[in-house]
Amino acid sequence: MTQNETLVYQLLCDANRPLSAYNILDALRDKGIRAPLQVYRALAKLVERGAVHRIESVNGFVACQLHDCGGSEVSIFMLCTQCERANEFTDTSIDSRLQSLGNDRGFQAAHKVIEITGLCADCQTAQTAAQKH
Amino acid sequence: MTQNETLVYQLLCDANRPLSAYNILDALRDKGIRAPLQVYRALAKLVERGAVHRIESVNGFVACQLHDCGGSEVSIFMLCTQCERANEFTDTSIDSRLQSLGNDRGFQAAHKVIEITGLCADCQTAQTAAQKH
DNA sequence: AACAGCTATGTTACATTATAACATCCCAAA
DNA sequence: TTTGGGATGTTATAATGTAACATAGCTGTT
Repeated sequence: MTQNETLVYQLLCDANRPLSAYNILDALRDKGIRAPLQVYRALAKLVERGAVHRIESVNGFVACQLHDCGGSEVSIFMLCTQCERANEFTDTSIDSRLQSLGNDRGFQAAHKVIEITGLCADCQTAQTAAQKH
Repeated sequence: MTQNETLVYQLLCDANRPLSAYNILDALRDKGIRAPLQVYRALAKLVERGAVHRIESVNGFVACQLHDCGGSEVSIFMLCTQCERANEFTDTSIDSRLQSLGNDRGFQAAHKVIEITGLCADCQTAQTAAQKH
């Protein structure tokens, strides 16, 4: 990993939630990162290698929480709008069903995005607790 | 439907592929649409009502191809990177599997995104045909 | 060592996507 | 008729993402 990639990857690992490219830029200014492209280039490499995932729903990036997704499974993200945490899963049943949906139509899939937005369990209880007051 | 919503919706129906807000803006300048907000506001209403879907992977918007998605199913989009067409499907099996993934973790889902990017059947054959020359 | 080629880097400028803030208009209900 | 809410319009600006070009550094070959 190059210098810039390491900086970006470490930051994402520590964050445990998706960060935007400009979040990253701001956080790393004093480490020598000065321009958006430095961030975007590092992210491109990290994403290509499966160490980082792009979260389309929030235009953000998050460190892979699994086995550094060399695996060919599709990642499923649950994104809490409250605490902003992103949890990553895989599911073979969804995987294979998507696969056959594509096959049926002769569609050659290159990339799959599955993102679920909502409230995580913690934030739901926090919210209902708050409502009692 | 208001004037602006009608303009935007008609355009999207004719386009049969996702358009960006600025594509729409440009296409409707001579119909009295002059500013991004006019487009974004119309889109917000159309999306809210299920007549239009936002495609996260391409930052675009496409007219619903089903029953004007009042239904609670999740839409699955197959997006061809070549011809840019977006095809919309639903699948009860994926639906219910996603549902239970959420339930298992107490996650309260508000919105679900499933987008598959790749090459549609037509564009694959076009491509392999071109390679022979 | 000198060279060639490749990758990483840095920098400026710019393109694209999205929203804030504020003023106005229009129509339906009291 | 007035008044309150939604739709509209306008300007400015924020947030996200790339193009184009110059430089530096490393590696293998001669």
